[in-house]
Formats: sequence, structure tokens, C-alpha cells
Amino acid sequence: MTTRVQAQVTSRRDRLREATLAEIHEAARGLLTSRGSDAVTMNAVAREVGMSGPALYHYFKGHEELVGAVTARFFRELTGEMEAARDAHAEDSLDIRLLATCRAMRAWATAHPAEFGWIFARPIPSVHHEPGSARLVAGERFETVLRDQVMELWETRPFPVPDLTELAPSLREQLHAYAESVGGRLPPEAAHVFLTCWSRLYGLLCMEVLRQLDSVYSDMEPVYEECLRELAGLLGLEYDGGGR
Amino acid sequence: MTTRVQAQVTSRRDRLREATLAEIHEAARGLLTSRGSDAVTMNAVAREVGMSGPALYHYFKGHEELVGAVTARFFRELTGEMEAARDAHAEDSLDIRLLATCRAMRAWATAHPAEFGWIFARPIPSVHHEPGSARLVAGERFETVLRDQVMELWETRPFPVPDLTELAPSLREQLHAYAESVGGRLPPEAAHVFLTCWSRLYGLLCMEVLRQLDSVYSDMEPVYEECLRELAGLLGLEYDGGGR
DNA sequence: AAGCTGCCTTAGAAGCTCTAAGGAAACATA
DNA sequence: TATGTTTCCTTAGAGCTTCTAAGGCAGCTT
Repeated sequence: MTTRVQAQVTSRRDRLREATLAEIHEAARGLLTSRGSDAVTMNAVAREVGMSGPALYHYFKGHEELVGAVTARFFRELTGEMEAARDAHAEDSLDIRLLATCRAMRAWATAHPAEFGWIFARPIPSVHHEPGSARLVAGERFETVLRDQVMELWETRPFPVPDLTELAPSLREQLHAYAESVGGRLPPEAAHVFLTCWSRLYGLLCMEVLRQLDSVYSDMEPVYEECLRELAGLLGLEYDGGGR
Repeated sequence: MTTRVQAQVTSRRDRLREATLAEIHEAARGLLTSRGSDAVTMNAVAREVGMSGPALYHYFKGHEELVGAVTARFFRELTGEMEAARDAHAEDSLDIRLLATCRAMRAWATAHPAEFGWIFARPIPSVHHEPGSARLVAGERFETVLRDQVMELWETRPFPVPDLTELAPSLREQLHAYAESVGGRLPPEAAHVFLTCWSRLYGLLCMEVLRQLDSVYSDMEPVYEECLRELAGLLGLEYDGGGR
């Protein structure tokens, strides 16, 4: 179709559309944070950006897709914050960089609990796990930020790993498959350590944002720090105090 | 009002009402598991039990309250399963009993993912954290099942505890407050160990049911078992193989 | 200049939550 | 036994929602 104008990536129309899309995302986010999940309706979002109702269906196939797109954008924002923290410590040691990345994750999550809630607690009901979905792509990039750093750590200064033969055969196979799937840069033993760290940290953060520990802790910050200290131990990192 | 008939706790009407309530809960659950969270509407539930629409408002103030009541019932069912597992091993060692309780938790959660999802991922949007809410009472009883066993363990065969002075002051204070709040049967050090175990286990289960680790593990059972093995180590329990 | 495409509109069907008003049956009381 | 109250359920309806259908208009392409 567009053979000659291929070079001109952003036509006037494209730019307008992009601006409208950004406005829509902003409106949806505003409704989410100010009036809750249920307030993010097609009509309300459309009202907010100044168009009336069904116009939104030119941008999204339906409510579900809008929520999915907004969620993916949140996911990218979170990942971006983590990458920014990583890059801000490009000159520092890997130890400091890794911990800073982890802290950036919690910082964004606790500053944007509703958004973070959508990231992991939304896709329960509808099972839209299509392979190429923006949600999954964003999730992949998310996981990569820390994984890459652990890979770098492994390659420059290997951390102690457990004996895999003590694990259940099924788990061992899964670890092999995972190690394979990430390009073999981590052997299964190291993958196990990374995944242990990852699920402890991410799990703790989920619990905090889902407020499952409200009756136990009034301030989760030192709990998260304590978890980081443990992970530093597992990965042979030097833990830099509270990081204040 | 009812002065003389006070003794007769369940009148004919009460029994009828109770039966209708049970039917409503059953219908709501059926809709949730078969057609997803969004299918649990007042109208649909009413249709399912054979009454038309607004009749449900004689049983619940609104949609929110119905969902809350159903969720609390799920919570009680989960706790009941854990208590049943505990009682089924009343003759066995505390080690076996504790692990069985933890396994019962995952067994129910994985067998009823939608229900478990409501338990922890529902109350994000609406901030209904009233002190006496059925949700919180159920949560308290839930946490108690394991906590009581860890208390018993602590009193009969204390597990190793870390030095609290290495922890952040804020965390130390919170642990003291928590130890206080559970009747002083656990010192802050032991409370810290229990809470570490609890949040690791519960966090991992949340991640599994929220399907946050789908791209990593295909079967979380051995991962959960591995976590249990670690916790057994922390608590000085004898770990009984896969438990198969 | 003519046509296609993209953006937006209003109309409207179907379903949702929830309130209002009222009938019928069961219970309590005089 | 007669009367009143409470409980359970009904229909009607307002005001939301999602989403489809049909059409107008502006701007890009040819």
C-alpha cells in the first residue's frame, strides 16, 4: 500500500492519533487512581478526553483491550523506572546497581499501588494469555532487567549454588528448561538461585501492595530491605545498609 | 422484642432464610468458577436461585456486600481445610502436622484459583477495611492456624532465632508490637522467623495463583515443596520428603 | 476533482445496580 | 379469632454500563 511514503513514519494523522492515545491513557489512569478500578469505564474515559462514548472504539476494540493497553503501559513504566535506576548506577559496582534496581521496583509499586495492582491482579478473571500479547511482552522485559544483571554477576563473579541433585526431578527439569530458554547464560543451578531471589522479592512486594500483611507490619520498607539483605547474601553481594 | 422465644434460636423463618442464603452463595460461586468474576452480578445470581432481581437486596445491601460475604465464606472454607488437615494429623508429630497444614493451604488454593483470587486480590479497589468486617475476622482466623502451631513448636522445641539487634530499629519495633499483639507467646525474634516463613509461603502461593510465574515454571508443586523444605530448615523441623 | 480513509457523532439494544411501591404469606399480639 | 407487623418477593423504572449500526465531515491520496 504505502510504498513511497514508507520513510515518513509519523504522518500528521499518526501524530494526532498518538497524542489522542496518550490522552486516553492519561484519562484512564486518572480515573483509576482517583476513583478506583471500577471507574475506568469506556464512557467515563471518553468523557474525560472530551469525546462521546463510542468514539473510543476507534482506538480499542473494547473495554478489555483498553484496560490491557493501559496495564501494559504501566508495566513498561515500571520497567523503565528500574532500567533508569540501573543506568543511573552504571558507574557503580554491580552490587549497588542490582540493589538500586530492586529498590526502584518497590518505589514505583508503592507510589502507584493501583497501577501495580492492575499489572498482576487484573488478568485473573479473563484468561487472555495470547502468546504475543503486549502484557506478556512487557512482562518479559520486566523480568529481564534483573535477570540480565544476575547473569552479568554470574559471569563476572559467580555466586555459590546448591547441589541440584537434592531437588525433585521435576523441578530439576524445569530449571533446565528455564536455563535453556534464557539462552544458557545461566546454568540451572544459578537459575534456581535467581528464581528463588526473584520470587521472594516479587512475592513480598505483591503481598505488600495487595495489603495482605497490613495486620502484621505497619511499614514494609524495612521488611523489604531485610529481604534484600538476605538476597544479597544468596548472591554474594555486598549489602549497602538501608540505602537511604 | 422476642423475649420468651429467645431460646428458640432457629425459627422456621430463620431456617428458610439460612437455606436461601446458602443457595445464593452456591449460585454466586458457580457463576464465579464457570464464567468468571464479572459474571457474578446481582441479576445473574438472582436468576440462578430462581428469584427476580431486586429480591437479593433483602439479603445483601448491594453487590459489594454480596461479594464480601461470599469471599468471607471462601476464606472460612480455606481455613477449615487447613484446620482439618491439622486435626487429621493430631496424632502425628508437630513437624508432620505443620507441613500438612501448609500443603492443605496450597491444595485448596490451586483447586479453587478463582475463589482464592477473590480472597486476596479483590479488596484492592474498594478500601473497605472496617475493623470488624467479616473479611478481616476470617483473615485473622486464617493466619492463626499456622501461627498457633509455630507457637506450640516454639514452646516445646524452640527453633534458632537471629539476633534482633542486626535489624533496622523500625522493623524491631514492629516485631515487638506484633509479638505483643499475639499475646506474647512468641518473642519478637521468633515472631520474625515465623513471619519470614509465612510471607515466603503465602507470597509464593499468591504468585502461583496470580500466574505470575507461568513463564518460568510449568508446575509449581515442587517449587512449593522446595519452599517448605527451606522453611522446615528455618524452624528446625524434620522435612518429610515430597509428601506424596 | 474524486474518492478513500479515519475520526467522530447520535440512536439504540441489552444488561447492569439499585430504589420505590405494593401484594401475599407468615408471624405476633390483643 | 381478628388485627397488625414483619418478611419475602414482585414489577416499574431511573440511570448507568458495553457495544453495534449508520452516517457526516475533514483531510490525504491519486
